Amino acid sequence: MHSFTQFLNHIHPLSEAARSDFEQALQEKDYAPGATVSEAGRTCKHLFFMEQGLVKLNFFKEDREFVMRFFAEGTVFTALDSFFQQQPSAYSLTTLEPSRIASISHQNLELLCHQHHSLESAYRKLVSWATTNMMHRIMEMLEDDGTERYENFLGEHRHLVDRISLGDMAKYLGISQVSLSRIRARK
Amino acid sequence: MHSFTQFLNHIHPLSEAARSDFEQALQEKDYAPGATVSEAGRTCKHLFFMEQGLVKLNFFKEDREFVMRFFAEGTVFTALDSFFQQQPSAYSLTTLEPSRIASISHQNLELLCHQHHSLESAYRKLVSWATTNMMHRIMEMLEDDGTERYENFLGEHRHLVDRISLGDMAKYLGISQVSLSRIRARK
DNA sequence: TAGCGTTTTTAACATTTGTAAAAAGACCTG
DNA sequence: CAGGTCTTTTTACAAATGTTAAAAACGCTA
Repeated sequence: MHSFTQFLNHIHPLSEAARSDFEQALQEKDYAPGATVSEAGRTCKHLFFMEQGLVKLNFFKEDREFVMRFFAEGTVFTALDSFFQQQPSAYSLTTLEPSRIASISHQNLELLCHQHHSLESAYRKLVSWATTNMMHRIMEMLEDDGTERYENFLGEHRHLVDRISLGDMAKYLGISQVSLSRIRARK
Repeated sequence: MHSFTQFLNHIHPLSEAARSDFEQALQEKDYAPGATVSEAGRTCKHLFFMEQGLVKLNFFKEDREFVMRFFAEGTVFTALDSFFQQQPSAYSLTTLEPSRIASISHQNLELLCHQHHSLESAYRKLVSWATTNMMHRIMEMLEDDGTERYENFLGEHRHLVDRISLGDMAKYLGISQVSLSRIRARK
């Protein structure tokens, strides 16, 4: 079974037919570091699964960059705002490492969700889980300062820390590079 | 048709049977202002629809309170983190006004989603929309300071501003009451 | 390994925001 | 309408964070 299918099947058991149809619809692609997987202003037509590598979901306000999330191997991602509504996205997806990414198109996914109730259920639970993640992030931003947020990140994703530049990490935490460097120094 | 059913039907058309079964499962209840609709530490067993009134989804860190979101009439809400996984919640739901709230239990909703694909689809789209909302909130918190966030809130929910106390608004924006008062003063 | 570009750290200063406490205002009840 | 409570504003001060710029460290390639 493809690791993407396995991921969904683990969330919610898929029927034999759903599994097989899903895998038929999958595509795979390799990206160089710094490649644009999905671009702000365009409609994101795919749901992605990271097999190997790392991307950031980022956006710009004027010329300042921010990072919504990082996605490493074994995770599902897309430019959510765009994918759900099939409207132009405010976000880009940019690789930070050489990456191997599987994907399924929005059209195929909708079609298959319509055909296979079990896939729709898995998808629904996946989205529920994404929402909970987002809430957790908001919670952190409300209650914690930069230092605490950085320590939380260490606690939850220590293995990613040395794969992410100081700049990108600061853009994720919502603090300046200088602040993050200061935080690291006081240790 | 019940306004809750109408809301879902508007997101994704429900089958006749789904509509009818859904309405059968609905409950209604009135709450006094300050009432606890769902309590942190307990498992939230219902998905709610606000018919009339206002609630906050709030949480505490030590003794400091924060507000995740407000929900006014015509909106669907619950303690998401708890409802999806049926685990104890980090959040409470607290009314800010006398409120009339319809609800469906998690058990019934899961059952009906299993029986009616169209309801599962509507539910999935509802959750997708919630995720997009959460992302939008994170985006704001990253790129804007307190002043801008307050102005955004005015732009998007001006009608709610005079129904929410300064304190609760500050707990939502993630700034101190004093700061918010200063922001209001510079105008 | 010398040189160059990128990333990270350090420093100095300005600005913002928080905290605590007091004053002012709004609201309710006897 | 007087008194008490709760909310909001104001003040003064402390702490945290941003900005700009320069220095240091790192990594790559010739």
